[in-house]
Amino acid sequence: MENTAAAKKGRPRSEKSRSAILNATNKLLLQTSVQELSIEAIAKKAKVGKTTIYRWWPNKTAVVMDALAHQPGMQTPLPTASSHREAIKMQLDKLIRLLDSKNGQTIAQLFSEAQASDTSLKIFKDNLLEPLMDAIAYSIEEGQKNGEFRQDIEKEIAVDMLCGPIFFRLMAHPEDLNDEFHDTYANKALRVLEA
Amino acid sequence: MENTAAAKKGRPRSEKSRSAILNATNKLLLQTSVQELSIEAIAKKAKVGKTTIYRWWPNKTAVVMDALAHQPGMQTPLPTASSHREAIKMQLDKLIRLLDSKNGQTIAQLFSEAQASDTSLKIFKDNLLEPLMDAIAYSIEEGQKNGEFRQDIEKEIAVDMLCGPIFFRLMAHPEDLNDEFHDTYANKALRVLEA
DNA sequence: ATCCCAATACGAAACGATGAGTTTTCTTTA
DNA sequence: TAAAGAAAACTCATCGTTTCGTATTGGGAT
Repeated sequence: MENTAAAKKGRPRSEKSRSAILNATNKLLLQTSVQELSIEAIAKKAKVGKTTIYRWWPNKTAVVMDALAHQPGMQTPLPTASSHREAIKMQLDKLIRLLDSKNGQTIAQLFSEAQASDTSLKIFKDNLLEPLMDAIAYSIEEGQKNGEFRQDIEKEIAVDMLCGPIFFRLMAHPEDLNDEFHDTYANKALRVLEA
Repeated sequence: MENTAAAKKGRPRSEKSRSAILNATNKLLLQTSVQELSIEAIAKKAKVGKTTIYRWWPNKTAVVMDALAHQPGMQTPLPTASSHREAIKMQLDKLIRLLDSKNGQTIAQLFSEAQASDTSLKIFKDNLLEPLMDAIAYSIEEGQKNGEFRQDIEKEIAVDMLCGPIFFRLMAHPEDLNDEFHDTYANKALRVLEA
């Protein structure tokens, strides 16, 4: 989500309001699902007008995605990996950690919102799904090129087979996103790519 | 979803109303998402009172689940399989066919509703997820017992790794639930269980 | 440098629309 | 008599939009 803060005639947008909105959203998300969260509640907690929120963001999903990204630590890049297998493993471990955090349910709920609205789907894909899938797909492709991985599986299916089970567990039985799953999943899943 | 049509004093429940509600729901689902579908619209189309719907079902998810199950062909049992691998393959193929049908989006949307409401989650689990997962888990377990499958993977993770990618594709990039996926997925996924 | 105007953003309130789930009322069915 | 039916009304909440008065800028004129 970007704001084009071009140097135009007129009152500039208030970073204070924006920050208040994102912080209020994060606070409300600690006790409210995405579906139950209302723009009215965010506006009230942030002490801003609803029009201000709608001026900056197209819908609730967009606000929540920005609020998530605004949390400290959410933009931490991964270290450089020694192999493509290692790179994928780090991506999967990072995903599991994220989904097993206080943000896990929120992300499940955002994925759900994406099923109901094309606008929300695009936002969720642009901000979370596609960066993840593209990074993994790249590692798969390079690993297949250099002989690290088997060649007889398309990278698209492989991405589904690496990421799908994590999201499925998140949505179907989230209580099983636990330490054991953390410790074991990535290695088991990577068998899909190995001879 | 059951109705206890016990022989009680008073007016019996009308199978005609129930059927009208389920048919109306199915018709509306052809052009409306679960999220956009309203109880008011169902009541209007079925020419029943809202109270009648709420008398039979706790919420919209429950009505939709029943409407799906009410469609002809939805309760078709699978034939007996020659091996546990074959049984799992048939379950996965059936799931892919279901999710690549006109009901696929509805099921994605129901799964989404389940993230927002414990009542809806229970309904979705009872009616779709758990029967599927239990059937596959049973075949895995038996296949591990008789040596058909490798033993070093817990059946719960294996179920996630077999079902998860299908649901993930349904929700993340449904346009790729296509013939090629139909033809190839189950065999690739079953490698997880093979030596 | 100062002032003024136009443009944009702000918060607050109001608006019309919609639908949830519940209650009420009268009729129907055993 | 009891339970279910349809229809209408009810209260409440929220959506996204509109309206309004105030605030804050940039740019031009003086």
